[in-house]
Amino acid sequence: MTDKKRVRIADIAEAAGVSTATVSRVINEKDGDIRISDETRNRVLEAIDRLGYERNLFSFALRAEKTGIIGAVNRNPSGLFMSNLAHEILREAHERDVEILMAATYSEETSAKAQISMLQGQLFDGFLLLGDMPNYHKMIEQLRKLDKPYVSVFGGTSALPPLVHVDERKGMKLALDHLTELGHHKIAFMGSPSWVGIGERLEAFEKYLHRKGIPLPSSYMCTMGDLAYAPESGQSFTKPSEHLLGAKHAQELMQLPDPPTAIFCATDGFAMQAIYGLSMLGISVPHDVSVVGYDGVPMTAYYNPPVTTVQTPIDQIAAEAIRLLLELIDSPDTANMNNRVILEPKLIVRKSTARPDC
Amino acid sequence: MTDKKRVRIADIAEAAGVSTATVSRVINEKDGDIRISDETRNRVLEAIDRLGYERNLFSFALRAEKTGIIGAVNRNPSGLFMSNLAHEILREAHERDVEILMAATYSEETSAKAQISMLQGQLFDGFLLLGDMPNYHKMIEQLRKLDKPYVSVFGGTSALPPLVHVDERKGMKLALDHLTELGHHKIAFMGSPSWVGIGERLEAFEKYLHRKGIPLPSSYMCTMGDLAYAPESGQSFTKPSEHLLGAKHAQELMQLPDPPTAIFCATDGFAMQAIYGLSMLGISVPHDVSVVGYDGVPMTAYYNPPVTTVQTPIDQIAAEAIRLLLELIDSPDTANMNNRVILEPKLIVRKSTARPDC
DNA sequence: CTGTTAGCGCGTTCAT
DNA sequence: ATGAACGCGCTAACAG
Repeated sequence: MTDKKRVRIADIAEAAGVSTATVSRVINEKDGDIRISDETRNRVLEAIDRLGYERNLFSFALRAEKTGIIGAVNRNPSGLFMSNLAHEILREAHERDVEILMAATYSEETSAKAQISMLQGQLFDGFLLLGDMPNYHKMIEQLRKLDKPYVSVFGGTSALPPLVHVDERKGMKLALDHLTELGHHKIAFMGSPSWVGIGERLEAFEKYLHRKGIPLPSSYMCTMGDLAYAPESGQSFTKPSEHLLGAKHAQELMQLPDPPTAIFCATDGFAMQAIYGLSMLGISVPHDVSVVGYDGVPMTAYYNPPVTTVQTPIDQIAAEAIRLLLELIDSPDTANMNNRVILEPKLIVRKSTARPDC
Repeated sequence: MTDKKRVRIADIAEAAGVSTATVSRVINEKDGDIRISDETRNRVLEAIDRLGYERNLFSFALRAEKTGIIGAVNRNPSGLFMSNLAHEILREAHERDVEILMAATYSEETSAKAQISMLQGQLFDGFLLLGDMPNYHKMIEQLRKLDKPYVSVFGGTSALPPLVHVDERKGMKLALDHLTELGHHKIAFMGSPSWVGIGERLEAFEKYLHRKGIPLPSSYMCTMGDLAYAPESGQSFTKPSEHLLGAKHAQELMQLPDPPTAIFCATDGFAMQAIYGLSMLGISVPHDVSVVGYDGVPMTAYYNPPVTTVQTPIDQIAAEAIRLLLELIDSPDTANMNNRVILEPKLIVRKSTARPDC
């Protein structure tokens, strides 16, 4: 019903005794523009405040050919990592005073065309593509066809630029240097290579061990095939066998005739599951076995024991992604469409790792 | 950039040799309107198809004072249940051909005003409020002030109408009748009353047992205080002690001097965690103890053993919620703002429950 | 520094 | 059954 009519720019103009154009200028004043006298501006601002003016998005968008909104889309926002990333994006957007809408697609089947439906295509000035998405490449194709700026964030190995990512190999080197310096030579791997980034971690893991001449029995490799999604959470798995897998695998690992002295978990969630599973069997971390996680999710700091992990700089990722996208939106001509921002992870040594002999 | 100009209604008009008004009529033709000759309509439709016309959302919204989009918002879309609900809402919306945008707020602190920011207030013709939300009541206040239609879906006991919910007491009766008919008299409760709906389940649980004269030792009550969110997932917990809590509590329960013969879990996730935790100790379900879950998440059907659970009819919830909201949007005068649609859960007996003596 | 004017693309009278 | 003309609220171009 909306019976109270909205306040328009014309109402403000009348109240302040100026023209609509002046009001518009006051509202849209950029940093450098000082073309309005302080006195007029104040009168206008006072009127805006007093009458409670709010800009009409549609008139604005119709005229300005932009909405001022950017869309952050992800397939399924579950999971420790994605959830944190989403938070960080929102926080950063708030800080930079950009409007952002966090939209989940949830769809495995829906076509890319529907996902960036006409609606959303017009709605957003640009897209942040978060994590892996079912129709990623088709979406990119659509976005390019529409000339819509986008930035892929943590989109895995097959992501197309412009993108923001972390140096997974560097992260793996950090983790494995730490373990080998501690004296570990029997290191197991746990993670599902089908998840974003994990494939790279697995590959780097194998290469590292090979290069160092450290043997890697296949029984040490807990790669879990095609899990559905939400890796870190131990949830949303489609098959029963995938439930609490981390705990189970850790237990099996330690019941091997020649068990590892360290377990590298491709995800913090798995690391915590593993520690939990081991504690049930009375196996102590790090005394009996070292465990290292990956991602640097806040919770690892408070876990028992606190988990040694490779921290992905999600705050930087969020900041860079937004910066890049704004650049693409604001100056599409000079901006580099092939930009690849690769950020450095860092190792956080806590209490879940120790020398193998102590 | 956007160098290719979008095709406008005027382009279609020209191509079809008609006026823009006619094109507009063809596009917006309501069911009852048969004011266009078939021949003209076909010419117009052909042109629309050929030129690939897509309506400009902003011109439309500016003129029609509506967008045709409804917003489904939730605080944190994690968790088996919310994730399923979101899917179901999207599916139903697709079926009814309504545009819907799934938006996550993620914010614990953000003000309600910001959450329904000016932007979103204009963007959506109506809101679906999914699950519990941090600033629920402030949001409702805002929405009412804006005269924005909304429907609360699964918003817990404090939700305001119009709302769609399930009959929690009925569900509890179903579960507990089943257990008592099987011959159980030692029944434990597991769940965090701070989550949506769980408070009601807890209350109904206690009342039921009291009415039947079944004793309820406090050691049987695993109520877990203020967990963060994402109950069913075993994830996103803020405190380490909350990780995999279901498994731990089930184990403790069975190590009591006088252990229960059945465990009611307020959530399927907990039920599965419990079964898992028990299996680690060699305690068999349902042989040694019965476990019943709640929500009827698909995965329970494939768990080992398949879990007896109370199924929340999320498909009906989604359908009713959308129906109700559309009613509110389309005929705000006749629609009942105090509508409370309460749906019936149903019991699904599977393999996790049995007689206590077998 | 400020006002006037002309559309952005569409739905909708009022004509015919 | 169809077309011409107007205006939704706003910003940009051009005056002054």
